[in-house]
Amino acid sequence: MPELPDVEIFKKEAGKAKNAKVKSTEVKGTKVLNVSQSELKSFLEDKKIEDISRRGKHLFLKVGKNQALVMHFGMTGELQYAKNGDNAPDYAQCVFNMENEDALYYISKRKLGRIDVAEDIDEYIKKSGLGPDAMQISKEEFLEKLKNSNSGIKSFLMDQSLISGIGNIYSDEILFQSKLNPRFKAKKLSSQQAEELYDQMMHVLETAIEKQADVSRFPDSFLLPHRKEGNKCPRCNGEIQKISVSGRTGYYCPDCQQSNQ
DNA sequence: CATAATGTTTAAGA
DNA sequence: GTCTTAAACATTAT
Repeated sequence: MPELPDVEIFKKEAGKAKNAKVKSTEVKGTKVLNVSQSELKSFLEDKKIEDISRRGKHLFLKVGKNQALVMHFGMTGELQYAKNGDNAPDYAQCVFNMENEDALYYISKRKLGRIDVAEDIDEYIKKSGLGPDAMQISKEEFLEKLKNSNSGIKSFLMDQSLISGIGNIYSDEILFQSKLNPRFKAKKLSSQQAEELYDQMMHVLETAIEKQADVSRFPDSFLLPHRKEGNKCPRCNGEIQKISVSGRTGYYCPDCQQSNQ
């Protein structure tokens, strides 16, 4: 699930714990911890969740001046807030019990996500080499980065050090809406194409968040509800094709995503 | 049973 | 140095 729009929804979920104090932390799967259990406990317990922020696919639950509990969701992570009495969902790796008896569940099936602590959020972001958030980056900076890239446009969008938040799924959608071939070189885009790409990136991400990152609610004109080899392109009725890019499987319509002029 | 899966990291090849 | 590919991670779903 978790690319920028999904994590934005998790941010809202975590917002339900705002101003609540963490009473205890239960670790069920050590695999997802980047810190020791004792460190996590002393960092968090008896602290108030002051605020939640997001940078790309990373979520920060602020508990001190610049300190935060950091969450990354890997491929199958989720965050759920539960009112007192609800029982732990399947695959909960970490449970944060609040003083008011509510609980925040960090869920991960494949355990590829990570929980970490940051003594200084900005420092942490710098150290992780995260580029600007895809929804915060200015058009000027985006165009500049495009020009300086030697990669294909899909790889460019998925490179977290350039822009953070976009992954395999949403890069497919953004390229589809921009009518661009995933392998087209980023620096070869005309300025018109580049601006269109920026606008579509914002539009796709905004729409996805508005629809709760739930593909079944996406407009039919989007690729994602049709994202499967052999399906019909919702725009030109062409046949959706599968390709391999940067080690991931991408989908696009070869008929209307050509990029040549 | 084999295969693919929304992510990141690391090593190796071009 | 840049970019791409493959493998590894760990597990579920098809």
